[in-house]
Amino acid sequence: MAASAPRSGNYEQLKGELSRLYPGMSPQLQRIATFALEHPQDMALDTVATLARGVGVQPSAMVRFAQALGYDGFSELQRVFRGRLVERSNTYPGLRNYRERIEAFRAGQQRSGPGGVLAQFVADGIASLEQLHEQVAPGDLAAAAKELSNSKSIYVLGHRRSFPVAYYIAYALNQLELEAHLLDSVGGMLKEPARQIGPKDALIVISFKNYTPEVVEVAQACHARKVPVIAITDNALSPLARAARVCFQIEEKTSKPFRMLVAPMCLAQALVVALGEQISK
Amino acid sequence: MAASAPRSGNYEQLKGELSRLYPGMSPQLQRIATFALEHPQDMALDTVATLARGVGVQPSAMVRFAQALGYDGFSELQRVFRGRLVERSNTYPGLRNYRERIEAFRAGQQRSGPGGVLAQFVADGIASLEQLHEQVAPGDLAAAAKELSNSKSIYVLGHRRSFPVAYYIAYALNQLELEAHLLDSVGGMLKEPARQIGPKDALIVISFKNYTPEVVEVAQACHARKVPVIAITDNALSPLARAARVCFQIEEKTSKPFRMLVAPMCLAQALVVALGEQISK
DNA sequence: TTGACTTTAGAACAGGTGTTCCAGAACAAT
DNA sequence: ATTGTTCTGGAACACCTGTTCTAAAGTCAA
Repeated sequence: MAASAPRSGNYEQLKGELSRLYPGMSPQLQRIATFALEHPQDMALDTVATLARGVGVQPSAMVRFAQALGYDGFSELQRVFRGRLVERSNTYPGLRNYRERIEAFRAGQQRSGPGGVLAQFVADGIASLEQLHEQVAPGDLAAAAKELSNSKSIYVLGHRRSFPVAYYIAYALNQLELEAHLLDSVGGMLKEPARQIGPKDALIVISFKNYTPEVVEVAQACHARKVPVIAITDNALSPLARAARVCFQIEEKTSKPFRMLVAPMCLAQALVVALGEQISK
Repeated sequence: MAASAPRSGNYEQLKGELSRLYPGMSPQLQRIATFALEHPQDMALDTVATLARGVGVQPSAMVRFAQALGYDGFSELQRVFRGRLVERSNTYPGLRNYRERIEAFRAGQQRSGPGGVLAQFVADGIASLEQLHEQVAPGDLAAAAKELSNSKSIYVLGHRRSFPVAYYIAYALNQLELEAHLLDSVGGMLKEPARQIGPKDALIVISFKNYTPEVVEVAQACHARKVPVIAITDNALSPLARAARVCFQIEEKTSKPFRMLVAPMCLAQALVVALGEQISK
């Protein structure tokens, strides 16, 4: 077999090569090819032995298959299938063209100019929002809205960079004519008002690392007192995660040295609206 | 280590267990936990040795980590991460095409459950950011940064829904060790401190319609006194536009009955960073 | 300090990995 | 039929896998 060596780096190319080479392949290799395209996930994760059993061939045949496609061995071929898996897991078809556009845009722009700063923030913000959508389980928003709709008053707590988010939530809830209180610590008073929060109320708490200790303390204290706590934080390992009934985790993959507020703010607005809808029915 | 054996079958459960067990873990295990949540894909595909190198521990530590979570060994834990990967890859969670969602929302306000709320906000947020990028002239950010870098103190003013943006700017400027003052009107005092702002200072003012009268007044007064004013508002007809040296206009195309804060927040962060870069050279 | 205990590093191990190799089967052409 | 070539099965191999085990280091209380 001549089998010119293309060695496609990604799955799409691989499919192309495969369909090109397929007619010239031996029956066995054709069977493997069919299997590979029908079970790309297995190809990504299983071992050669397992796959060979699945196709009904010897492991060596799998290696030959990979080599027929120009790869050194099966492992190298498998890398392509794995690549497909990870790419699919963090890219949505509807948003893909955005990414590409942003990437292209970034590439074209010089990075340091002040015009580039905004472009970068826009790009990061979009990425941030995409990730928000990936990370938040659909039921969480509903669960949070339900908790909140059952509560007498809603308290909102967030300090430092999380304060804008907290403020906005309190503000918007008031616009909905709900009884919402912002726990600012004006005049150094935080814990005193926090102690009035009871099991019939609810607490929305926002904090990212490094988690402001006072905020965490209040959240934990409330949780211990059976107050429903809705948390917005970054991580499952956040101390807030343990102290919350519903916990939104907004991980940040940006390269920036500081946190983007775009995603938390967006979530906050969605939460308020979800609550509004919950109540109006 | 007690470490009751939960042995979560899926990634969500695993995250829960992890956050529960985290506080009781040894420092090394905590590091591994952090790494695992930050690199779930690597956890799914790499070998123990590779991952261990990534975290900076011995392979045995990875195994201990898995066992601490109740699994027999690392392989069993890895299966959970792999499960997540394949699940994500073949169920595109909602949001097939976000444009469709926007259209649907605009046209027939077909509400599609609380999960849909978030998807819509994400979609609107992305649209919002894209528009931000189109609307802001490249030079404006530079111009604003330059004005600000020449000023003695920076005052920031924004009320109601614009307050989060104002607060954030003041907060971030303080982090840059600049002299920034937030003009909140705690205790009903707004105009008094505002009167101290002089031509060598600068004012950043944020307001969308309907423009809070007090805010507009302060901005106009400052402008009349030759204070450099940087405005963030919604369109060219805004009263702030006339009272500003640099004016960012963030029009909103959304059909939502209220304003999205995603774009202004993003602009605010970009502005701060642009200023930071301006100063450091 | 001492002593009990936990945490960590690293070597050792058994089993499984991907790969190679070669003899024989299948096939096509003469 | 026979030859030349391709294809397939299966054993053999070197290596790397995940795991276990032990001893050293670290931690904390008294």
